[in-house]
Amino acid sequence: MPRFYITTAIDYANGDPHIGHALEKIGADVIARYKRAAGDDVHFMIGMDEHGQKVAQTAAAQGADPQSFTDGIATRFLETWRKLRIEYDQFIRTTTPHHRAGVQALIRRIAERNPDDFYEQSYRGLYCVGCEAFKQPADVVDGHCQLHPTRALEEVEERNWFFRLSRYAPFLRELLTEQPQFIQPSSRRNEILGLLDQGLEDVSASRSRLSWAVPFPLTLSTGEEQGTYVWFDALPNYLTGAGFPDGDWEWRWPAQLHVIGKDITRFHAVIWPAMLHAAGLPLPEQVWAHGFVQLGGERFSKSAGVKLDLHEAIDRFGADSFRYVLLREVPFDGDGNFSWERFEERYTADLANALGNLASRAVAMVEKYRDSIVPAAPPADDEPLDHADIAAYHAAMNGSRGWLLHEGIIAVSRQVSRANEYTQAMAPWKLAKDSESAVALDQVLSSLIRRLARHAVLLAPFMPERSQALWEMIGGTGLAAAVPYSVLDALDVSGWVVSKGSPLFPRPEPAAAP
RNA sequence: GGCAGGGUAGCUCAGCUGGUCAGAGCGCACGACUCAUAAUCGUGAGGUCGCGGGUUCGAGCCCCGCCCCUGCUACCA
Repeated sequence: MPRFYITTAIDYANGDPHIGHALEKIGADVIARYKRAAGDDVHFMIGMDEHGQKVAQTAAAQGADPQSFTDGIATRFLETWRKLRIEYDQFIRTTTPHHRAGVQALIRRIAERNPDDFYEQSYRGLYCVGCEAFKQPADVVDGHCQLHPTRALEEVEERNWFFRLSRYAPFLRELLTEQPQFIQPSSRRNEILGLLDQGLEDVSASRSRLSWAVPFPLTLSTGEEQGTYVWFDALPNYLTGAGFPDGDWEWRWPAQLHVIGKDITRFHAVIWPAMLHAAGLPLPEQVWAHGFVQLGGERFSKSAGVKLDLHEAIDRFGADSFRYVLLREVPFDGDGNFSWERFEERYTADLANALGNLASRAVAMVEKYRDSIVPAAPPADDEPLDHADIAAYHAAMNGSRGWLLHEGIIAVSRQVSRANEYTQAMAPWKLAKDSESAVALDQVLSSLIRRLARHAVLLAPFMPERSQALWEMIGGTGLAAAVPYSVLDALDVSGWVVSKGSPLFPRPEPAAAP
């Protein structure tokens, strides 16, 4: 059984989850569910990045200690993921003792294998006391930090541990050249290649004044002990999550897929593989950078006030509908737009009118014309077209051409449309009026239920709960998500007992007049 | 500034190595049907394929110039 270890980025614990976090988790969850259904031994890990000065400050501003503050944030993330039906196998937090020990073990391992990779150097920069952080020239306006215009910036020099990233440029170039799938989509890979063309600079591995961090395991020549800087703390979560350095972590590692946002591509495609290579550890098989959700045509931004309440969106039509619409509107290899209007249009057209009504009319006819029992009959003439779309679905979902989840949805949509066209063309309500057409009617009803069964199975990764409801409505037993894809082309639904119940996807209430 | 990717019907976008490539879905209008969640099915609407040149028998698709948008251009997770 192939192992499939999939991760998302760990989320920074200085604020509540928003729709951007949700896109990534939902996408990864769909991939994980698909791989489980395909028979892989899936391990799906998500988590929280909880160290750093920003967290410490936010906690302090609320009069809390960092740990209890991040405990609260983690609780709210977990609550959100539960609500969104994110079926993770592991939730990692960087403040746990095992992760902290793992980070230190990784750093020591690099220092042992490549003693020159960590070196001491002075770092000079403009330090903002308000932010408790160094500022880059681009962040400085009129000699002040943008966030603290009344405070003076101080020229500060400190001694840090640096990681010799620059020496891994040839290794990285070879990696991206010989294994182009390592970082995808290709637009992101091109950016990294461009970055390598510019030459790599070494990066900080430790920082002074970093109170809320993993203690850096090497002591400076001055005797000072520092905190581990973000790259060496956060990125290794994928490795420590597999168990490193204890036990049989090598059984899980390397990961097959890191799903991340395009804003952190560089860290995953440059620093992370360099770190692993320096430590003599296997590299993950692929990093996939998804795009961003634009809201109403504008980039998501708290400061600009452009946001959409995540829980309100989930509650609008339910978690499954939100998952479906979000992944349908935002291509998983790029940016996409999302708005309330768009949400409602897509929900109404795809789910309520097309799929929901198809199920409703098909089940109603089986109840009315055949006492709720699905008759046995050979497939309809146009069902082979569905098989072609099922193949297209798998091609989009299995990662062979990238993780084009939106194309998976579209491939199912085509099947749903075809089923509605078929219904209209065959007019089973007319066949029902003529007893001589009994065989033809059997075939139509059987075909419709068989198609719906396929829709339920194929949509299960996207809409686990509603797909199951559809499955049970048409008389399926067990779990739709557990049906092997290999039997889909020849599914036998004869004898299934349908039961209509309430609408799968109720049409939206007419907007209340203001 | 440099590098990369884009600008195609109201909206979201397909259009591979140039010759049914002027398309799909949604929205809209009209018609059909009545099994169904007033859902569905059919038909139509006529968009200078960013602008200006050029190559070619023929160009959204190739070349040149210009305009506009987006991403990257390293210590923010």
